[in-house]
Amino acid sequence: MVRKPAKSHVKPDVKAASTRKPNMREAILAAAEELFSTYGFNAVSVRDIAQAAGANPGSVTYHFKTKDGLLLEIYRRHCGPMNRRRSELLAAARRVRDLQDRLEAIVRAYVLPAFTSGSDLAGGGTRFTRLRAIMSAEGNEVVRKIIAQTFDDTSHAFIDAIHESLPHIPRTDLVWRGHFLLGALYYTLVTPERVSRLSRGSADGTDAGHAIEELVRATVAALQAPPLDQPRKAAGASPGRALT
Amino acid sequence: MVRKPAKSHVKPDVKAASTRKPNMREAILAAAEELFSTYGFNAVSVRDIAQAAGANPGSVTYHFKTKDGLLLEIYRRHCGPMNRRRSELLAAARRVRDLQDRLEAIVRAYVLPAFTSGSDLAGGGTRFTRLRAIMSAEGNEVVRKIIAQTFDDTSHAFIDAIHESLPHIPRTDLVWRGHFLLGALYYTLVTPERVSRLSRGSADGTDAGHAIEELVRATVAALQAPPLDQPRKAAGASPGRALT
DNA sequence: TGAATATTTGGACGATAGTACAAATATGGT
DNA sequence: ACCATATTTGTACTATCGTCCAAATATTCA
Repeated sequence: MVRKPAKSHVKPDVKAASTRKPNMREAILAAAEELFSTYGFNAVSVRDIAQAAGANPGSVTYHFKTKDGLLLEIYRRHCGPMNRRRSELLAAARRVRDLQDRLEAIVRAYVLPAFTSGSDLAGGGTRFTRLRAIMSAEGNEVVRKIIAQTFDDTSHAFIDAIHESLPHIPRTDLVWRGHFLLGALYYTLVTPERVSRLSRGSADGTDAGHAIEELVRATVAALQAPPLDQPRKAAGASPGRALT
Repeated sequence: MVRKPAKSHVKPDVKAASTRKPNMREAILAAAEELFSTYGFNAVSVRDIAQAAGANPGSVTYHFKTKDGLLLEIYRRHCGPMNRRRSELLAAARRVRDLQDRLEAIVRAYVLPAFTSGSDLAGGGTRFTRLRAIMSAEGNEVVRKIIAQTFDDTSHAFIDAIHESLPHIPRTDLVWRGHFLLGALYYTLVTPERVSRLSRGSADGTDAGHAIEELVRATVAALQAPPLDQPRKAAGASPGRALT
């Protein structure tokens, strides 16, 4: 780990946060997830992970062979549950009658699992999404393939669902706006302090629920915006007209 | 550099892309900017930079003392011109009469310099913004201070200007939406291929101008959305009413 | 229990990291 | 041309990297 706020004297508490079973494999996995999602893949060494998990560096190699293998296993653990939950919520959202409510439900179905996805660890979804954000920024080659073949299907399903609710907007624009949504989501999880710093001393800003609501509200409005080939002015942006 | 697509047989052309003067300091700076913004700070070694610039590793130490110092100098080079250009465009945007047009001009004043900021190198703005995106994801400590004391002023100025155009929306919501804008902007520059992959084989997707227009359109709509403490339905989202 | 297996340990390997420094070379003013 | 200075070079230092491996230990099951 290149540089990190002084913490060499604190005990490794990542293991304690887990289920406390003497399952080293799980402890290593949890520690790696926490460290990767905080400092990035390149900045964290295998020895850092081992120490945080209370394990020997050799154990990491034993269980996961390589550092890349460790990262791969983390993704395998989360991608399944997260996409499954997204599919469930998306299916439920599709059944919403009111067009406005349906669009909002679709967006929520995409955002929610990123914060609360199914891991036995507390705050698991947030941590994994933060990890994905960092990995996409670092351009990690190992991850790029998993993303392409795991998340693109999900993304297509959501774009399709949105396109059904907003048929008058070209797919290209919806793809862009979905792209912006993902960027906003990532950035929100990567820099949790920035919002509270720009706001004038309001709440602590770490309220995930509030962040989700703000993100959903903004995204729904962005999706409903008139496409680029239409003039912005007049009543074009009014959902009342746009969704008729 | 940890892992990178095979390129060891190609000559270092970063220097050739610069002004070709035998100014090693500039060549090193350009090479570092290119490599950092592509692979991240931790993944690039001083030796990588030196080789790409056609210089000796010792020269890097001579000119910039440390690796952090090199990163710092890159920021010093760009922050000034970029924020100056933003201030100019913001001042011009404030003078726009029509409230709708003014809001769009303000957003454009924020986004444009991120793509075209003043560097003598071609495509300079895009590269530096990509660098900022990666740095914010990696949580680099050296950069965090610069960001806080350099960009927060600019951010406040823009939030204020937006608040003047949308006085009925609480500042907190506008801060969130500006935050989302920055995240969308970063993510767009970090993953330039993703949009074209999700679109169905349309244009090449690397058209910066189109990306800007999509981003501005979506952001303006998001900013105009009714705040969280108001119901979303009815005519609340209509700009015609909202801006009255 | 005892043997087979699974896991953990501690140390080692070569590679590469950031940085330092003396010697070599280029540069510019007089 | 000469000297003072600026820059480049080559090398070396220590630290840490990912990975490997044999020995020690823990676990499992007949």
